[in-house]
Amino acid sequence: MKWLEYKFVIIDHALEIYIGAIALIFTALGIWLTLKLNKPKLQTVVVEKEVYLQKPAPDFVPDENQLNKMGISKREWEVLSLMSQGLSNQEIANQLYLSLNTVKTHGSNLFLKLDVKRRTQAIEKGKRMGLIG
Amino acid sequence: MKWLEYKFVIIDHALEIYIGAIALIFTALGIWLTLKLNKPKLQTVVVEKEVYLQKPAPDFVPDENQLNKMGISKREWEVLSLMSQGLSNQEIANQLYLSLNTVKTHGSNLFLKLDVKRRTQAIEKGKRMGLIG
DNA sequence: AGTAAAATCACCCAAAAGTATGAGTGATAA
DNA sequence: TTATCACTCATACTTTTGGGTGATTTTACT
Repeated sequence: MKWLEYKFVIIDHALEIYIGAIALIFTALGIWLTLKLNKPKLQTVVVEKEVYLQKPAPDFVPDENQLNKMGISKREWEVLSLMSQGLSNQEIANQLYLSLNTVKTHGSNLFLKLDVKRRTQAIEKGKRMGLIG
Repeated sequence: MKWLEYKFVIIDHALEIYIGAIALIFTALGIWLTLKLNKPKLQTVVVEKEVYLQKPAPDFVPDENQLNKMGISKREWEVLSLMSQGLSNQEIANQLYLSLNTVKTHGSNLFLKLDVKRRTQAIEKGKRMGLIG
């Protein structure tokens, strides 16, 4: 007669069960409400990304003496400078509003004056001579 | 005798009020629970941190941490180093007793790891990161 | 005004650099 | 033993760079 006992339990505690059910239901309601209405919280996770900067030499001025001594013109210096920043000839042309051919010409003349064969050498030498930063 | 009426109201609707109170309480519980337990959504905010590097010491040693972080191998570093000295791929090959093709391979892999397109960019970035002197 | 240097650009050609793909070896870690 | 990785090298192809030459235009200076 287990089922009978069970029935009695239910009856005996009908109110408590009822209340419990209500509690459950409204707890759920609260949860649902909160989830629905509460704007998703943002947690900011700071991820430090290292940005490699040039040594504070923002106000770099080329060594005028050296430039004159080498007979390097303004345009040639500009090209050298952009070369040292890793730009291609085409990119330099775009930046200075020149044709690719003109940049090449400046480049060639530059290499002659610096007595180097390649742009990488020009960069290296230019830095050592204080022509570029 | 307002207070009496009020009392009657309370008594008359005691159960309903009781249930209502329970509903309120547990709704609040649900809200509280949810606020407590609901994990905040994640938002990653990338903050760029400026990292100033000092001028490479005369007795330059590559930054092992950086090399490891970038996954740059010994050979790749050697190639980068010689590139920065203005050597051509062929000259690098001769110097390291490698074939031109091998140097090119190292170069390409290096560019991938440094996320650059040209040797001049690799040199520039390598210097700023303290990989080369 | 005349001249020289600088700047611009073009065309052609060659060399160097870079990309893509595959592949073999040796050392080392799972 | 298998898997991974650095290293080596090759072939084929594309792009970039550099050399040589010549030309026109600007700019600066006597």
